[in-house]
Amino acid sequence: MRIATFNVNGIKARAQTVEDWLRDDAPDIAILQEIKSTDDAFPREVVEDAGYTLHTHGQKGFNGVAIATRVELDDVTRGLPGDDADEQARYMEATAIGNGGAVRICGLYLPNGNPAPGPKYDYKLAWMERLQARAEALLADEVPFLMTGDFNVLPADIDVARPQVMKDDALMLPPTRAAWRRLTNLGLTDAFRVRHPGQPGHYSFWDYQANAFDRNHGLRIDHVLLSPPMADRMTDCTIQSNMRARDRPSDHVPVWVTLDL
DNA sequence: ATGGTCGTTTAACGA
Repeated sequence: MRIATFNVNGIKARAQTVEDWLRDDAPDIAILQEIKSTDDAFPREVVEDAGYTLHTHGQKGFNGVAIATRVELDDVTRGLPGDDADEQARYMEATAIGNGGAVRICGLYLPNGNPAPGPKYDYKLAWMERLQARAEALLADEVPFLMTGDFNVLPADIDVARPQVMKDDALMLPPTRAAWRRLTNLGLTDAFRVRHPGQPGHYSFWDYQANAFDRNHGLRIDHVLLSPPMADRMTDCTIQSNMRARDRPSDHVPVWVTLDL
């Protein structure tokens, strides 16, 4: 089973890119973030014409997540538990059944949190606490799962081209990294980093400004976290960085994980 | 130190 996460930065602007990507690279399941669209306004044909079923959790103008799948999914849910007043569309779950068993797939667009400190940063840290609570609940229920998407977290200095420039940024401030460690310390595996230990220069995002991609001034902020039984079944994890060199690219590129399922 | 670029939606705001 091949699963890809992709922050598309606006599905209307990325419609052709996403359709071509699904046709050419054919993930079993694609986890999309920042669709920046309501459910009604999502150009469904770009996904459905490529042979995928679409599940959306949209919002007007900002945020918004979706799952496109060519395998059957059960029990699709929307929203991250823990705050009924939270109206931002950032989280979905669905269960996929493979030959080797089921996996609960958690797709997420974690708040950016800038500027920090401030209310947006407080919201980010509270959101991370809720995500940890969700991971704890899945572990307690012994549900094999993965959490994937745009985490807006730089786990370590190796994940950023210029750590000094970013030192006061919400993506890498100490409380952000502490929350990431509390989450991963539950026993979750950072799929890309465990497959590519100690290798700098691998990023999933490059700013549109200042020729960041050409200079490889990037950030590794799109992640796949695996619960223990899924970590045992992971056979590959790659970043599709050549997507950033296409015409009219998203500022993020897909991250792929292959599971023996 | 500032502005540099995109997308959504139309004057900012978010990233």
